[in-house]
Amino acid sequence: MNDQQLADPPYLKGLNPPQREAVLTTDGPVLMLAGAGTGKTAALTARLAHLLYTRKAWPSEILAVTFTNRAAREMRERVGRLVGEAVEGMPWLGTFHAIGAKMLRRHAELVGLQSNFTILDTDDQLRLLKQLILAADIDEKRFPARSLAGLIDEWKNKGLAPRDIDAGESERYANGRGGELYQQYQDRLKAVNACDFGDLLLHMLVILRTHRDVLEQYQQRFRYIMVDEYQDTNSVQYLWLRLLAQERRNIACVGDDDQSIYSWRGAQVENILRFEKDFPGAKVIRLEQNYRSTPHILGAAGGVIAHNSGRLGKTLWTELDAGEKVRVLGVWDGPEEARRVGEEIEAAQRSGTGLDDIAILVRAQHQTREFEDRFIAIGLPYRIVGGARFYERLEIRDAIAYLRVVNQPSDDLAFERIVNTPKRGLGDKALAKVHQLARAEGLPLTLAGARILDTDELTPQARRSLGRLVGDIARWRDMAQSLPHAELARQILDESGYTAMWQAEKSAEAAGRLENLSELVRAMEEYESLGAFLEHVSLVMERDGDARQAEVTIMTIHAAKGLEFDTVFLAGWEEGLFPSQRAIDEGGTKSLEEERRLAYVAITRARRRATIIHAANRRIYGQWTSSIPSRFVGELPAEHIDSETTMSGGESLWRANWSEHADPFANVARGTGRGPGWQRAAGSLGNQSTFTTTPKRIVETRSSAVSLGNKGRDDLSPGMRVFHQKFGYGAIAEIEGNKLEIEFESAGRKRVMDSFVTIA
DNA sequence: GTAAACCTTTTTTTT
DNA sequence: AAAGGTTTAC
Repeated sequence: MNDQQLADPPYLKGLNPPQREAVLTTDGPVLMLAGAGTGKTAALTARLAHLLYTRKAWPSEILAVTFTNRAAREMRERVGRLVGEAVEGMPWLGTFHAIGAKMLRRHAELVGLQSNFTILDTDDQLRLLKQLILAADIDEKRFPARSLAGLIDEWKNKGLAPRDIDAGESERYANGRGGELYQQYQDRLKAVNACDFGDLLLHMLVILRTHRDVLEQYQQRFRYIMVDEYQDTNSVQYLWLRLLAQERRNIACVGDDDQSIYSWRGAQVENILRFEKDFPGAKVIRLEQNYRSTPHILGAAGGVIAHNSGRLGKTLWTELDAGEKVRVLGVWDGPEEARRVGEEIEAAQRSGTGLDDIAILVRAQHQTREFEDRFIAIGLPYRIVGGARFYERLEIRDAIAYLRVVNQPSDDLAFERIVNTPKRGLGDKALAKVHQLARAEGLPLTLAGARILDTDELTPQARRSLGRLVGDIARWRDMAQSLPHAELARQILDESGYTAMWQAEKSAEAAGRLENLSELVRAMEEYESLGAFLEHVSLVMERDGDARQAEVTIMTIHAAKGLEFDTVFLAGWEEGLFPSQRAIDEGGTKSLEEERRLAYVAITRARRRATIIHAANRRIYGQWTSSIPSRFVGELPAEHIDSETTMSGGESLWRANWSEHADPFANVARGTGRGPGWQRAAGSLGNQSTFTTTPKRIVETRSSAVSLGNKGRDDLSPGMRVFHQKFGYGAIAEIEGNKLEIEFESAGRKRVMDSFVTIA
């Protein structure tokens, strides 16, 4: 490599001086304080390319940790563009959890696991904890499994193993039995050769701490360490990094204290604040030039975040033109919010904005529903990121449980899940017998199941049934040796009767489930082994979307971190929703400041246009509640915003709604919340003219909350043939207000809300 | 052992 | 409103 090439390698092109410095300062500790949109990923990527390009390290000698799978994927792609093939050989680029899993599989035996251990998801975790709680004779009503799970997770995030739990900590669950339950939980996990998410990090930390040779091996291997989103690392992750970086001290961390939004997961902003103490002589580089957003957007975001205290403080600036002000829009209720956003998206689309450049960001997952309903009605393509994920669906988890049982014989949780799915007449009674034997002999359930066949413990019918299942499992394990795993999965689903179970159910829902199952099998083909596939399922948990048509993205603000869009709608900025009620009630200033950072992250996702929306009425737990605009709305600097309201009475009507007692509709019995607009939409799917010719929005809006009562739609009458998403086709037998009694052709007689059917 | 009816709880955010 | 759990009826 000659000096000429070094002076101006391709990856430095377009980088500003601080970015360049970050790229070229390869040795020694580096802390990059990078505000939103300041080209941090570009710098990080270039730095990686630089290390490879200058041969300072082989691809396998760089540890690059990102916070999400998406960020890892993006970095891999971008580095690939800069250095080509070399990126293929980067085994240590990934999330903490993915890297933890990879390491742990190599050293599993050091913590009493086998290398093919199963990674449990939250659901398995909860089921296991419930069993333990029951066995410990603790009242699950008073001490829910969920809170124990949360506690254990918190401990693991802090790097605390069961033996590290003192009486004080233990006191936090079931009158001091927390530690004991934690220990039992870990013992059970070991027995079924499994670990949970927290273990991927905690087990590895224990190994690094107690096995010098292993630690040294990794200290040697990782010549360079890079960490993205450092402000979101928790204690275990921090301890991990400190151990691994101790020797060579070539660690570069990138973060922004203003974007720390994961303290509920144990993240400690302090990590970023004390970096210079941990690594004396660290070079601190600030990236402050923003390339993403217009001055108005930055000004609005900056105005909000300025209300927080104890910030490191950055001054973002940009060379872009002023652009549009941030719009603040007040609407009557949730449905109107969705309607307005839909209309504006259609308008933006007409003026040339691509749907891929538009996002709707919400505080909580449940808010996505309102938009989903609306967009289905108007036929607007959308994608919900994060929501009910593919791999979390019932049928997918069942199918995976079958695979797990085959892949890992001691996976008791998977066995329990499938033992009576489909129904085999193996209920609690029979399972209890198997459990009893398993516990007595210290066997996994599948083996105990095989053993119990030789006894008279079970009824003849149960014995026959269990015998078949146990035989099937053994046979599938044999087949696994020779058959490609996708084909194996197909056969298992068939032979187990699982596919047949859904085929027998004639609902529209069942058809979708079958479709999902075949998609699962298809997806499996891309993985080299069953094990690799299962690992992917537990860690990545995202549907790798095949590139589809352009779609609007709907997601939570958390999920949007690190992303950017041309046009962004920020929905539901109301007290109690954002900031969340919990943050207001429980967490004090700290929680509110985190919510405010969330607001900051939300606004800074926008490149050119941001619209903040707050609704005066919203249905919470099925109850209509009125609410006031978020305090964050009030914190937006006036010079950067334009306000607008669709309330006919303007300010005064707003005030009326703000005061609890002045709301004239506070106690009105309310129905489904779907106004005439929705009905029209349902009756004329895809007919856009219906919407462009709607009368005054205000009129429509108000009626949606006022005329709610129990008045049904007027386009239905008894005897009509209708279609229902879940129950299929049927004839209306009776109408009572907005409720219908329908004789369905396959599902029988059901009572449904009229808003859920369309005229067939 | 299963299915249907009834009751309760739930909503933060994710690897 | 919807999902989950529990009780009750077959």
